[in-house]
Amino acid sequence: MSQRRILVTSALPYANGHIHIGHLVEYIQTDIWVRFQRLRGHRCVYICADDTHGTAIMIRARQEGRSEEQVIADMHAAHVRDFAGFHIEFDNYGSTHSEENRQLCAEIWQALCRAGLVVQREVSQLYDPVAGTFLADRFVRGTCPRCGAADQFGDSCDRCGSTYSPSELVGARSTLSGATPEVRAAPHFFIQTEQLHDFLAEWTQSAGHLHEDVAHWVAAAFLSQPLRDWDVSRPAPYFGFEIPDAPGHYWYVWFDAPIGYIASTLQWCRRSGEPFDLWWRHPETEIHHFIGKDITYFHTLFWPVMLKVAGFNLPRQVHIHGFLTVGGEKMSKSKGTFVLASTYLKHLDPAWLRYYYASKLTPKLDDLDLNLEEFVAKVNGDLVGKVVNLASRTARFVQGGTLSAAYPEDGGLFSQAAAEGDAIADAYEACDYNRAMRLIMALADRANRYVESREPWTLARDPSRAGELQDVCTVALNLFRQIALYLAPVLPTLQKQTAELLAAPLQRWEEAQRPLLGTAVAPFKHMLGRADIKHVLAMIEESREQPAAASPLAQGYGSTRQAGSVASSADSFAPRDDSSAGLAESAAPHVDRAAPLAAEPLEAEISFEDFSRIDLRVARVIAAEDVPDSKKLLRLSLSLGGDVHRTVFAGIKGVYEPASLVGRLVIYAANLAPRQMRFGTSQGMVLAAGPGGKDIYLLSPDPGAQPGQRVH
RNA sequence: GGGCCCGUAGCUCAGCGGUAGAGCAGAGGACUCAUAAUCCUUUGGUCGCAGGUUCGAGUCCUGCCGGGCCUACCA
Repeated sequence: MSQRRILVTSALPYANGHIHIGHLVEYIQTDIWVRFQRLRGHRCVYICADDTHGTAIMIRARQEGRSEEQVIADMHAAHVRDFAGFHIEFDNYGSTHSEENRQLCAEIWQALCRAGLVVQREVSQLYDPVAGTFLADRFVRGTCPRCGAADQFGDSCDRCGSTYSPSELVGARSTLSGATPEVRAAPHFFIQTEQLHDFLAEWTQSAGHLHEDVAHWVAAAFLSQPLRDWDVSRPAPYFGFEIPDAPGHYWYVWFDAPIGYIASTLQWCRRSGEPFDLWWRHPETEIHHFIGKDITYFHTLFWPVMLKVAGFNLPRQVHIHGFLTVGGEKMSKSKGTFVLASTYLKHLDPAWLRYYYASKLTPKLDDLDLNLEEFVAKVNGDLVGKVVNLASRTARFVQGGTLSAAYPEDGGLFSQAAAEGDAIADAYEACDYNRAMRLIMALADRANRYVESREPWTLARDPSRAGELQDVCTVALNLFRQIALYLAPVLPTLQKQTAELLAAPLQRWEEAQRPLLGTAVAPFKHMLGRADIKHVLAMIEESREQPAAASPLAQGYGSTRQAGSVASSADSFAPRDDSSAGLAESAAPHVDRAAPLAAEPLEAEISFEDFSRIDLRVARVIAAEDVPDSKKLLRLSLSLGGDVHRTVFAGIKGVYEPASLVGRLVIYAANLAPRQMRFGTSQGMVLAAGPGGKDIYLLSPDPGAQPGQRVH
């Protein structure tokens, strides 16, 4: 096969946060692919950078009282350190806040202007007069204009799901300064991607550029209609690059971020004397982007337009992966599953995560689940039990000696495994690492079976059969070496260890085709430790974030206080509230878990007057029925005594049988504003405890309470 | 409201028109070289539900149910 020239990128991590195990799916996936390509003898360069611009960084710098440059420099160092810890090796790890990027942005901008794709229009946006900045939707909070839910973001309500513009929010305020935002108009620059509609239709649908699911989605979601103009500028103040000839206007962070791929390449070229045009303006160079599914449309619509217009190489392929879940759920800070890369490294071996992710990754967009028990089982069962064990159980018999000079009869095992090389390579090439790992583990199974059948431990007891023993170990170690080579993209450390053990380099895929003979066998050294669930759980514990410091109570949560955090002293764990303290002492046998409180920390203090505004009543359920079109709702009729009835919708379907509710007493929030729902109007709500889902527990008064009585 | 993806053994998944598969877990046995590793045997599924196309359907088509994601006067 002729040597390919390949440039690979991973998405640029944002400089506003640390690398976590969710990020690592992508960087490990990419790093494996890059290592695989090099092993195959191709020229392959891995480029990445920090994404540093935008409002969030600006705000953070203000809050921390330092410059944006200081913020991003610190984060850059942290990112580089975390990646290195997981054996992720870039040829260049740059920053979008670089001179190279500024120049390239200007160059591409100019090309877009020349092509007549840039237009200017007024955009009205909320403006914070105190902070002196325009506000992105997420920096505005207020009361939902539809359902009246308090403290909602500027773009949509997470209570009733309605969407609206930030200016519709009732009592809107800026989360930056608390000021009331005002509407201000400012000119913005837009790119008319519609002009390249035909090009995009062709490029996104031509075979190989995108996974077919993605191509499908892009076609249906975007290309079936005229493309909207893309807003690519922001008015000052903004942390980014000012647009040439447009003072006071900055490129939007998503404009300069992908250009960072090119800028970082340019840095690498300048440092290593590579001709830049060979990498970004050459028909034979393959550009491969690895991204998460959340940023698909930036990379499949806007980005190709920018490259096309400015005359750069288009991506050969955009590889898209799904999100990480842990235990089947989104990563959660309160559950401790939001694990930072640095925290992982304190407790566990990076090779384990590389292998686990590899074993789960496919070319599809499915989310990938990290199941902690499976993680331990896979690492121990596959890597330690099957692979490393192969060397561990045979190398000792020949250490200090050499492998046999001629390759012994092995029943065709070596040539079979050599022949598998192509299938394994195809799987790596297609990013079907799951399949690759499966094929490799099957080889390990076969090799262990061989060892089992030849019983080297029996041969070792009989000095007259030393030659036979050497032969058996020669076969086993050669099979092991093939496996280590096939696993090398995933486990670079094992690759090095194997080269040392057998005193022969292990750097090219073809080395799996010829057995190694006559070389010295070094004393066997431990290659990979076993994973222990205790250490995994310790990592989870350390990752479990204390709830925001809402109260002394919340701060005292459990024993999971993070080192270095401003933890309260241990004595604050005891409730200070008089009444509950008394109860707690008399009920000493109860040991209640800390998790529920941690999951929903205490709210800010309110006055008695605030509390008394909520009119809670005892009510009797007089009818309950299923709402057929709804997933969660039951329709309840409540009696407040006499002939006062109310209808409420309660999200307890599947938790309570409607029939079982009729007749019972509940606690009812009576003066809550009515809420219009798809199935009718809900007049208030019934009170229940629990986080939701199936964990819902209706409140009841003690016997004797009468419907209509107020709860004080 | 619309769109996309997914729903195969307890778990993670492969198979995508021709007699239901793998790994792990479970059960029984063997071995003792090895990081309580390995090997053999074995239990286990009306392939979400209902129709249709076909000589034949996890595999193609339609509808429905369930899960996830995306997007909302629009695909």
